[in-house]
Amino acid sequence: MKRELNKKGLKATPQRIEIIKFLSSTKSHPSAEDVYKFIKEKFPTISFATVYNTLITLKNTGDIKELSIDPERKRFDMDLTPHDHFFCRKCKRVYDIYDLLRGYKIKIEEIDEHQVEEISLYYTGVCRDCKNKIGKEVTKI
Amino acid sequence: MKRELNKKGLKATPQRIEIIKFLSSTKSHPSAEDVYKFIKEKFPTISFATVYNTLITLKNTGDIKELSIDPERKRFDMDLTPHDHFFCRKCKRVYDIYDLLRGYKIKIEEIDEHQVEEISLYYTGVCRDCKNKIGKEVTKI
DNA sequence: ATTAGTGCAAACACTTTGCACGGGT
DNA sequence: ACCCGTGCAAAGTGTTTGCACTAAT
Repeated sequence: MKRELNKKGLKATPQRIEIIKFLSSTKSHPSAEDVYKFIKEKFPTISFATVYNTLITLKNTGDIKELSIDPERKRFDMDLTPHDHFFCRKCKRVYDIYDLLRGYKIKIEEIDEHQVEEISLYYTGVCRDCKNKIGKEVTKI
Repeated sequence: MKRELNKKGLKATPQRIEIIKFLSSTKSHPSAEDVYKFIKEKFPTISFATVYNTLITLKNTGDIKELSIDPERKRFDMDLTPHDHFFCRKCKRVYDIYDLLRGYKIKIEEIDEHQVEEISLYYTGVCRDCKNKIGKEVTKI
């Protein structure tokens, strides 16, 4: 990990390493705040600015992606394999989606003369967990 | 227009009518601030809260859609025909995109057991206008 | 008359920045 | 030794709310 960072001209600070470890281990698509809270557990002196700066840096190196699926905050994803996302408007969780459409989309480099750099397919609704919870609540009445 | 509003139990205030007129006449996918600035021209006493409240109301009645394609702010679209969007990261303009993928997407009501309510396909990159501008700037060097 | 909607201002929440200190190279 | 990165705090930006007044039904 130190090697990869240095190769890109970045310093391998313990804070950065922790952040990268966390991001590559989770599938929760955390917000900056989420990352901050998690790292602060094992690294109580870390500041939000450091987390924020690191996220920007990693975004610029292309090591993480910023998702705008959550209308309330930016979410981050270190899984760079082509996939889409489902956002639950109840619990705010973001799920990975692997589906057939991806095959069509990745070919597009230009549309209506616009230069396409990225394509995001976002599904929004109620996730399987929340769907079930709602069902249980209703039967309680 | 008054009739449609009343039918939904909404009062047809002049402010609302102006906002709806503007939204249905533009393809610019304005932000709340954009709407406010535009309406304020002809309606100097209008407050931002009124614009904001109206946008929420229209979103709840399903008359407008909230786009999360612009990472910096929410954008609104009154064009309810099925279509997608392209976001230019240079000029921040949002363009409508009508393409083939739409046909596949609109059939999906459930994915991975999640209940899908909406599908958004967002393209991001540099639009045709900005692409050309950049080209001109480069040749000036 | 009733009740929703407006306008003003303040509060929020998330994001971004400036700067002095400290640690990685 | 150099300079990037950290930590702290403050500022910025867009979003949301409370409340008294006004207007639409």
